[in-house]
Amino acid sequence: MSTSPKLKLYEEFAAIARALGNAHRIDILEHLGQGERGVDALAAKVGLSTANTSQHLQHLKRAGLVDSRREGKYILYRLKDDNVLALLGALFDVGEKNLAEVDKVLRDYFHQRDDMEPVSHQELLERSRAGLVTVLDVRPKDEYEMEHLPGAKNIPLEELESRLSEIADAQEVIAYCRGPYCVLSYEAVAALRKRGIRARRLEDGVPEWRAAGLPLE
Amino acid sequence: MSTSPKLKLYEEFAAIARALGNAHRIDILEHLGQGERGVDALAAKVGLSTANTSQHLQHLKRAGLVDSRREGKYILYRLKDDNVLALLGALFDVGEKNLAEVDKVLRDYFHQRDDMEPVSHQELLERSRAGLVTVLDVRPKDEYEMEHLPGAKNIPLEELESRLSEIADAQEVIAYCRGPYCVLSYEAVAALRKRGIRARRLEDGVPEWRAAGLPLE
DNA sequence: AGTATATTCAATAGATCTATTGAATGATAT
DNA sequence: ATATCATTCAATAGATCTATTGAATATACT
Repeated sequence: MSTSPKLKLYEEFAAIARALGNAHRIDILEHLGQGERGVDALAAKVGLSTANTSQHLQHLKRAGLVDSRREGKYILYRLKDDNVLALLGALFDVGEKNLAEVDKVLRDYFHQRDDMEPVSHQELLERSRAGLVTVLDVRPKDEYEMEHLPGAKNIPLEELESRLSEIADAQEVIAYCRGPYCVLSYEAVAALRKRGIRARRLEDGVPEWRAAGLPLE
Repeated sequence: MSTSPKLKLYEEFAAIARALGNAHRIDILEHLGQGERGVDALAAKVGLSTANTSQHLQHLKRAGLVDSRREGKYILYRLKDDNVLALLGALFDVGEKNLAEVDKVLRDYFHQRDDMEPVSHQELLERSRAGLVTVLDVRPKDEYEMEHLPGAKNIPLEELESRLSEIADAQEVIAYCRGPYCVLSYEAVAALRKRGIRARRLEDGVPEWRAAGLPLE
């Protein structure tokens, strides 16, 4: 006797969930959220071998989470659609609210660097329009060039100390990076405050901004 | 060298995803969406042994998806919170939009029984208030008794044929059951139409109705 | 045609997951 | 104190997953 149609569907949904059941694959999805990438470039970003990265990408693709296209000898991967982002967001919500270990890591690492409430999309738009803030993208240059928030200045985190003069006059700095759990903007905000510069973090990153229908450059 | 704090977080999120990576556990969550249950009763609902069901529940509990409390010799399990429902919804969205196999099962089984657009919460409220529809809960009696939509009449699917006279005068019947992939309301609507009764399905079930802030009885 | 680069494939070992079975534990009833 | 019911635990076998390694394939360049 074959399984019921409902269980067939649930097995398909379970396969999607299994594709998210590995920390490296979630990391890969975060990077693809910044824009499409080849396997080799992606492997370098996530610190895995190219073969292993390719395996993970196959898994994500079978699960309907990413798509690919060939461009010459490169195979470029990207997030399938915004539903994938929404799914990650829902997963993160459950983790933040229901798992004590998540709470602990957030408190011990993330909130120790920035325990202020992050800035919402709406607040950033208002303050930016009023010329009250400098929007700072602290991702590596190549990610900034793919896509970034309107009017954002790019100073990759590792260059921040040596380029402080470029934002010394800012009234307030709002920093952002790859997404809600990327550490770059936490470190940036901590470093800027150490130098007496008023700084806060945006609540998320480019993919979430785009999914909210907001403009990008 | 320890893993980065971000990967620690991602490993926790991945553990939640793995808990959803099994069709039986998704089924268990659907049943818990109807109300809290003991292990033995749940095992009967999902067609697994009590020991196996208990193992799955431990897994779901560790992942922060369910909670439990003891009542005498019974341990009652329930969904941790609405975020769990939201996560399942997001997972289902990705499956429906991105997986060809899901589309196929929906077309071959579900839509063959009801290819009409399901009724939204809003439409049901309006039509119910205007006295234009009869709301029909086709779940088993015990699930109806735990919680149901206001004004809903309970005729479990297997009793439908013999109790048709109870809804013969209805202008239109809106049937619902456990959730978007429960087959009961699809079968009910197909059977009612066969008898010349105007019938449609609600788009989801009790848990989604509750999560939308709507009243239950 | 030969070489280099990018990517995937296939085999493998070790880790993890799932269902089963029988035992153990806790609560209730007699 | 004993029996019953409900649930969990522990061990096990088989299946699945993950990272690695070396080979194979596809594209671009010379």
